[in-house]
Amino acid sequence: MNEITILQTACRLFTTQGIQLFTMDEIASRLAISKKTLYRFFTSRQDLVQQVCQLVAADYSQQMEAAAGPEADNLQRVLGFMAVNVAFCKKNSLAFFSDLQKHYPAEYLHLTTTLNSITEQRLLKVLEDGIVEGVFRGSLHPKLIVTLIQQHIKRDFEFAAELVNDYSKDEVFRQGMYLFLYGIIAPEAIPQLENELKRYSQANRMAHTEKNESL
Amino acid sequence: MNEITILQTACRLFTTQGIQLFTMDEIASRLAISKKTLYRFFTSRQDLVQQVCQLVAADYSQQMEAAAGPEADNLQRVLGFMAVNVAFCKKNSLAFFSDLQKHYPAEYLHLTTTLNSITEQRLLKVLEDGIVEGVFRGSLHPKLIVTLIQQHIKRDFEFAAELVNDYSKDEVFRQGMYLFLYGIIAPEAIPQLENELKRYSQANRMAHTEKNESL
DNA sequence: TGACTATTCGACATTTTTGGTCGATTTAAA
DNA sequence: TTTAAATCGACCAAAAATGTCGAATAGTCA
Repeated sequence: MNEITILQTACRLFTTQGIQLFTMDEIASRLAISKKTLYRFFTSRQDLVQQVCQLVAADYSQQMEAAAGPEADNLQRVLGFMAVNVAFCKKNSLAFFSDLQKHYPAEYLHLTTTLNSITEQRLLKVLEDGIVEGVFRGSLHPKLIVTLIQQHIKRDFEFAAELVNDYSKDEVFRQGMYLFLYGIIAPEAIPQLENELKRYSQANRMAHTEKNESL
Repeated sequence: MNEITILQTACRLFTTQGIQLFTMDEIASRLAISKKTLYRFFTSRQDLVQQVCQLVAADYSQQMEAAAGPEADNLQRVLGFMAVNVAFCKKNSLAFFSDLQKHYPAEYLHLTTTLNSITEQRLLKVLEDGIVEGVFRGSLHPKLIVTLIQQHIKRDFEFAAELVNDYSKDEVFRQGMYLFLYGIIAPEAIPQLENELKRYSQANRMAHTEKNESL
């Protein structure tokens, strides 16, 4: 048994279903190892939680970096960032963040500020450049807009769980994404946006088909 | 403070979010009462859980009875039963049943057998009558079919939580319902079924609109 | 008003759960 | 065969939850 496997398993369990649901015994049992072995790699439960948080942040950072590919233009980058956020919101459950906030407040604070700063530094730059370029509305206050969209994403994320009966999470987050994109786009660039969105939803359908075929 | 209010609140919390999530302190706090008061109406946590289960079963039974209205024909009844099950699956979270099974196995067994027997006695009768009437396929083995559809519903219910990213629960359960209805319908009665389904989805849209308006 | 009852509160005791430890045992290599 | 590393799961201690109790408050009737 190795550290990576344990960490990834714990990460998957925690992020998809919440932290408190899984005791150390439970995690060991799922990995078919003893607690002793588990504690050989992680000094405490808090240590495990911390490292899961680091992994989550690292994954997010990497996704965002990929979405900011150098060959992309500013519109594509913003769309890419939002797509990363949609994927992130779909992958992680609200229970993970609630449990973190309640039982590991320090780690919660650290993770959220890390995630926010990743988003902010990337999105702010691209917004500012895009405004100069004329693809986003000139009346935008980039710094404020970044703060607002972060709050909106957070709200949508919290609220999506309540909408799950009538809408898929994908639908909820995608609608939120559209709202933002159409909210910042310059009127002249709307055709360009719609073109990109078409490519985006095609790519999504493709990924979806592949996922089903791989089963 | 009265027993009914407490029971209904606990029922709502338990069925929508799971049992273990809510300690007695938490429940008391949500009702803005003390634990002492809570224990005046319920002798123990188990007592509370039991009564919640009874309420769930009673609600289900009542819904099923309403769906079997005397003016309805056999096709309408089956559709009504399935609609009740869709609503039931949407209303109750998987966490409720998982927690119940793990921490209150006796109550879990009792509730599930109760629910199953309610479904069975109603559905079996209507299937048999419908076969005689020619609205359902004559090759059906009613008793076996009832058992199978119960297993299918259970599976769909468990699996829906994993599909929630890409589909709404409504969509998942409705597709399951269609599968069953087209699976039992006699070929001659298909137009009749489609007619009923049209009415069903209209009623659903109506209910949905009302819900939104009431906000 | 004042005595008496019913109800509520929240601190506290008790039980259960869970995080974390340790000697015994197994596995694998030298 | 010996030795070292890894693993197990019973065990302990700390944390959390259930359930209890005397004090305080609100309400009622004489």
